[in-house]
Amino acid sequence: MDTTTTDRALRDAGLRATRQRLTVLDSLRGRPEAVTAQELHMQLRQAGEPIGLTTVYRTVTALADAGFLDVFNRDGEQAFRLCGDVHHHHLVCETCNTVEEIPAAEVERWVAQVADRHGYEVTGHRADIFGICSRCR
Amino acid sequence: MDTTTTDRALRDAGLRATRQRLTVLDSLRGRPEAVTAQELHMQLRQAGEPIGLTTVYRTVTALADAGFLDVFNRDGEQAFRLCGDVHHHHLVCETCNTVEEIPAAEVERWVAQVADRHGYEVTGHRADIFGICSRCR
DNA sequence: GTTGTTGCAAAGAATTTGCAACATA
DNA sequence: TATGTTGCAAATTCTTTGCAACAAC
Repeated sequence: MDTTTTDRALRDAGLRATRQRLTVLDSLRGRPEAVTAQELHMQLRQAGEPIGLTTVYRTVTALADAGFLDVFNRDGEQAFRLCGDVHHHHLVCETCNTVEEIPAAEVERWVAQVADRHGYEVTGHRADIFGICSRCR
Repeated sequence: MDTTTTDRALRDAGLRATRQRLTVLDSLRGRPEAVTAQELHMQLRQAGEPIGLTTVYRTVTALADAGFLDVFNRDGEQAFRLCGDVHHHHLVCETCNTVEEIPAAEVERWVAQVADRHGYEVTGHRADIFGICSRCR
């Protein structure tokens, strides 16, 4: 894996490149599904990585704040997933928790239009589609 | 207020029309902002309504399941709001928590299209816009 | 009368915080 | 070396459950 790039990205975000953070990022890399802090901690521990639950919480929060992770909500629990750096929307499989990123100019246009019509200053938006993916059907 | 209609609606949903449920529905009626179970409980108590926190939790959950309430997420906390019975989307003010319902045929079309393209069977979707309303700006 | 509902107290689960030891830059 | 980070244990906060009294139908 590309440790150098990751290192760099972390420092650019004002975060030190600690073993724990690199481990978390590495574990998240290439995974299509969103995971909770608890799940991630358990998996890392089982994989022999020494890392505290507190650290996992702090790490995913910091990474999400820095824009590395998308945050989803699974029955009131936060689930995280590595995300692209350009704005996008999601197609979430409710069976396997896999998330596909989908760009959506249509939605952006709709957002601007509606906000304008109602006199809102937009701070953000989300448009997610939930369903069952072809593999799970 | 229209107690008869409310009574009827509850029974149609298979729920008994108890004083507590009517109180919660009445309190929610006409409120533009989403409230958490804790907030609702506190407010009702302060208004002199005898109702337990447990009951408020059970009530909003039941009402949401029955489709009377929309559920929002405020930092991992669930917030509820009375909602219309046809599908719609939301324009949420992050300052005063006010929620405006907005119908959106454009979004429905987009959802169907994307899901189809990816081989998903749609089970749901949400498209919410966050911002600062004109009054709060 | 039967069955669903309430509410308290207690349990449970997710997440945060204090703080001393430690690692990174 | 200076400062950000870690991790444990404890504390917080949101939410759910057990169960006996109670209210709706």
